[in-house]
Amino acid sequence: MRRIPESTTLLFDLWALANATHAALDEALRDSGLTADEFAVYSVLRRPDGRTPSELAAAMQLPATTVSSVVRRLEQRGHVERATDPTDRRSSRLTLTPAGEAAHARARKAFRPFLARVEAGLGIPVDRARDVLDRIDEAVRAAADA
Amino acid sequence: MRRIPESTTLLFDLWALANATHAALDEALRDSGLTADEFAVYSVLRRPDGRTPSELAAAMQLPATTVSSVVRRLEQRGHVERATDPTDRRSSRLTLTPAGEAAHARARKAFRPFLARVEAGLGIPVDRARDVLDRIDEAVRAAADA
DNA sequence: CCCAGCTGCTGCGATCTCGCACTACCGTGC
DNA sequence: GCACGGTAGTGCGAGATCGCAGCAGCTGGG
Repeated sequence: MRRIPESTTLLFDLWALANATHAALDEALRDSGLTADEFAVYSVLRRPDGRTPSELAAAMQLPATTVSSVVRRLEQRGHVERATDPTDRRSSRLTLTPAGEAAHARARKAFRPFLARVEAGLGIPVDRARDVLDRIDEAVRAAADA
Repeated sequence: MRRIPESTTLLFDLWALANATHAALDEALRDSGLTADEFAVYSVLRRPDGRTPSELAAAMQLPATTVSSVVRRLEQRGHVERATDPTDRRSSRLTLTPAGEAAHARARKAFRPFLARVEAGLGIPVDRARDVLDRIDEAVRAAADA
């Protein structure tokens, strides 16, 4: 059984695919000590100046509450640091600690060959795939706003 | 902010898109009394002869344990019924009750206009989008097996 | 400059997820 | 026809999710 045969609509195809991808990512990262979710967080926070919790939530497309608890976990782990945002005292800027950087580097190393295999197996240019995801994203967003 | 600007890879684009889609689906179904996950389950079980728990798990791309607890929930709700599988006594066949059918019909009604808006907003044929999702699915599966 | 309403964030808690370990059953090899 | 490795399903429990409500701190209208 290759394809998801039961699905009625594009959207649930997408949803099932995401579940499968999530599991595959977790598996690929297994030895690195990070889950797929965490890897995503680290990737976002790695950028210059870090991010605020709400920026992080927007990037991950997850509720702020969820992100908040994830961040707490990563702080306890010593991988994320929190500096008060000079321009808004309600908020704060999150950045990776050196330990967090190291963990992300390790995970990237485990992740790279997996990603390469996926891209090689695609059979179409990555950008084309990304473009389609983009369009779906846009369409979903527009439909949700209506 | 339309696009997910932080993402490093196709796979995490996909992952974030799935989160957004999930939230949008839940929102679209809000008044129907079903969540997106549940709607997917009902859609699968609606087919003739129902499905076994493991077939359901395969369709949803979720661990069997998770599916098991979801099914228990839906049974308690009186929407799903369990008949012992005549050919394998370890297993069982799950089907929708009339109440479950009714709930699904209600949800479909709430869902249809949303789906229509998404498909209209796509800007490309649905089949083309589905095809790309297919290819990603295949590539991820192949990469995970390696 | 102040207050009304808004936004960023988090504590709490009900609910859900899913790995582990286990049972019941199947199928193959002998 | 029996042992035995494999598969279907689930109970349990640690941990994760995320809606609600609440608290700072921001911001704009008067």
